[in-house]
Amino acid sequence: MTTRKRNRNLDKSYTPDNIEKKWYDEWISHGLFNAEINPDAKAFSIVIPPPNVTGSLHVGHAFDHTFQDIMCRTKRMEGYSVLWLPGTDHAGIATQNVVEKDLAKKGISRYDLGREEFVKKVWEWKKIYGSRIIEQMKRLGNSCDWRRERFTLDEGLSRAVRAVFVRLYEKGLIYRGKYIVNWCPRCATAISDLEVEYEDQEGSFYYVKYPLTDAEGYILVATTRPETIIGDVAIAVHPRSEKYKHLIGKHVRVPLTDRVIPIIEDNMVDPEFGTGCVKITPAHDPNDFLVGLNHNLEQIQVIDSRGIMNENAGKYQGMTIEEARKESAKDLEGLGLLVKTEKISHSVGHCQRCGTTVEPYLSEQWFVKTKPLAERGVQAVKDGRIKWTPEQWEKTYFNWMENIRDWCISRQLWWGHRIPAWECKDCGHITVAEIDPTECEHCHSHNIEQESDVLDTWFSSALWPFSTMGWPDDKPELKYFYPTSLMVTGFDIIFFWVARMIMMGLEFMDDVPFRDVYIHSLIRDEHGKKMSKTKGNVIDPLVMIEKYGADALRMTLAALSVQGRDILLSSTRIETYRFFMNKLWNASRFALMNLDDEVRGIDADQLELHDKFILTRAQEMARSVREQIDSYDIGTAARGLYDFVWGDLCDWYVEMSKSALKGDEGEARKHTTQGVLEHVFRTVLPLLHPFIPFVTEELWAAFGFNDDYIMRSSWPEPVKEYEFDGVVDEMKVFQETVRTLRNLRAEAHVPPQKRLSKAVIRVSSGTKTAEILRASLSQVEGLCKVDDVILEEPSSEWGYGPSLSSVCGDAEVKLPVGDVLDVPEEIKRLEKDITAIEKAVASSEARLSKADFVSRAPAEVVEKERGKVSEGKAQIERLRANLESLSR
RNA sequence: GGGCGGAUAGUUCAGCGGUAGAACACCUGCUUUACACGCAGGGGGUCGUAGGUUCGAACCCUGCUUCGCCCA
Repeated sequence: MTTRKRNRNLDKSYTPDNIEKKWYDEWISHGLFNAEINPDAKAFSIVIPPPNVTGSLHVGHAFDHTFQDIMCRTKRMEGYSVLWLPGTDHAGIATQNVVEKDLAKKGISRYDLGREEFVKKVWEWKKIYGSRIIEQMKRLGNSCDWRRERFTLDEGLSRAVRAVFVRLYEKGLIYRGKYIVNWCPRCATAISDLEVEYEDQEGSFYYVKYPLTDAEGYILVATTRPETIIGDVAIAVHPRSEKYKHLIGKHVRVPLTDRVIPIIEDNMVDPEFGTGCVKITPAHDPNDFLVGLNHNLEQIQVIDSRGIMNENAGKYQGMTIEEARKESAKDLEGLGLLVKTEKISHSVGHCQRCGTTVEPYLSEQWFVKTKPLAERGVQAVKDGRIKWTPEQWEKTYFNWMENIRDWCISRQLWWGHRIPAWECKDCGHITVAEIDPTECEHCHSHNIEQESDVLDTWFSSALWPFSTMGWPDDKPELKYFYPTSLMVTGFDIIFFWVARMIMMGLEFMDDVPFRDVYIHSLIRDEHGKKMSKTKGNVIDPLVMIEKYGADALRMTLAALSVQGRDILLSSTRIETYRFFMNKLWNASRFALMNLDDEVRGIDADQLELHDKFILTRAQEMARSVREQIDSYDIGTAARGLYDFVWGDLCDWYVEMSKSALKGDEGEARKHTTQGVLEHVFRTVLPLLHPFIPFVTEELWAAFGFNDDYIMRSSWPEPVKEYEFDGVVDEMKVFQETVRTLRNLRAEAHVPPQKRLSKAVIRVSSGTKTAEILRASLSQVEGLCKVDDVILEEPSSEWGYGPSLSSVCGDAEVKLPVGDVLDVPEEIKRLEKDITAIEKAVASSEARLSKADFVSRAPAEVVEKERGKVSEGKAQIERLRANLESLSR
């Protein structure tokens, strides 16, 4: 016997506020989140997908983090040495934009400050606001090792970025060149293919005549961008085009200019599209750019980096693209060269950050040659070294990796990792080095200048799984925790993060960055709409935590999560789980009010059906929840726990334990019931802890299970002696009987609190049902508020007068109500029951009458069907007899 | 144009070969000393559509309709 200190003074309802802060502080001060290298334990590690440092926690993060926290807390309880490494991402464009906007309020531009001063300002800003999201993560209960928090611009991570850049450059996998890139005129920087979002827009097709100079007539070209006509350098037709073949080699005059350009042939042209020929503007269209290279054409830029027509644009110089488009169309019309315009819908790219229309822009940029890296990345998944859940995302990954294009990594920004390349002003040689050089490596001139561009943010986040653990230094963390165990993120980030992390991990660690990838769905509002500030349908997790508590939010997100489907969230849904916290709280309160400080064991001889039932179910939960979490099915796990606590435990066991706990069943029963109750809570609280860490920690302490934290407890192992075969089914018989009797009460309009004197259950004494009910008659009496439930043979003479009756399996439940019985009403009810059962019996008989069914279906299925028929027939017989007695 | 996913109760979703479940909402009745953040009971679905496979299909296959996402 052991003695425990119980806290019996729990509030009548659960309030999360103080409890959450109290335990989080304790966990931190006792270092419970700290990851230690422990050679005796297996490692489990997750690096957090680093949120944007300028951001605040949105519900998508909350979901992502809840998932990771559930995994980490479970693994800790399973005895792993767990590292959950947190941190943030410097988010180049986004952060720079935020600070620029801030400065603009004071009328200052970044150019007023200069690069160095501006970057200083961004750092200051980061110091003030960058910790906000970290604080929010703590409110959610994230069990990250905060000592290891990293930022992509930290010194160590910056060193990793340089090392990677230099090595890739030396390997020829990074190159610089003048290419067409996606350019955001507002952000004034190049962006990668992934940062462009396409959207169908209304536009116009302008049909323009290009007069032939060496023959009569003209060629008709259709374009959506007349403002680029002045940059045209050729007209291209398909080599086998019947319509234009004869014009190949001829020349046309470019409208609005004096320039004469050739008509060339190229396979790229689709003879079916538009007029069957296209104008070639290599400086302003990615396809034209390639055609231009193949044909050695001039590249005439007419639009500058801010989206303004430049000095090559003649009279249009200084106009915006939009203005120039209108103006040139007008001029073409004036010249009689515009044949017609046609409304069309076409796909237009927009900057993911600011929504501005993206311009194809010819400029000097840095690129990563991704093919060789991607090949290894594909192989790693094909080999099974990385496993995706749900598996279907593999396809998306393969599809992208197999068609990957070179990655433009230079950004014309100031906030970020400045590219470690120095151009020699004397010989033009580029020196790329990890440590700032003082001279050109080729001519040793000191007249060198560092590249002004910075790297794409995602370049540094691609290194996150190893740069955060000290790479390129040879750190013990890397040996112990790399490859990480799991990457958890949304599908929108597969290419940005997951794919690039895999490529970089394989290249620099020669191993995958994570063994498992779990891709979760997106959270939408209750109508399935994407949450956005402009729509005003954003659910702020912090507001939800204030209102309902972090546990309720976490449990909601966990329970709603289903693989491969979006999650629709609303505050009423969170409310449901907030109520669950209260239910758990009160069930615990009930238990605490009924548990002595002295704990005696469970006496197996004293166990009744409901005890065996709840013990068995508790062991099942310990097993199933673990399996579900291990297979990343946290939704099923959370829902199972909810049903167990609310249904099995509260609705049934707690109610059924009351008489024993009151002492009505004797001392031995009381002690065993206490033992069972304690065991169940001792089992289920740890199972719930990864989902709802705060309230379970509070309750664990209240029960006084030990002097340690539940966070540090072990995952409950199912106990063999507490698993009983068949009790769950037996319990079902009992439960159905209780429901039937309760239903009769309701039919008879008996108020719930009113005790009835008598109820009768007629069932043959040799049956299993009779055995079960005999053993639990007093429980039926208690749950149905009947003083005396009589068990008798169906054949015995009926001696209790007018009564309501209903069938339930092979039993008949009868409620004597005396002369108040509403006979016509009861006849109606019985007839309705009979019809329903007859229908079921008929359908079963129909199936059994088919020879194929009897011969081909499994024997147990046929047997079950036969059982239904015989039971149904018996039930009908009983109901008919009742009908008859009423009619008499 | 290519690919992926969804269509099941009023709503949101589970179920994924033996003819349907939950939560919320709705209706009825309840201050039953753990809980009104609660209890008991109830109504409500030809599982998008047309075929096919099967003894048997919400579940597997095919077409169609429709909604959403990704890629080009």
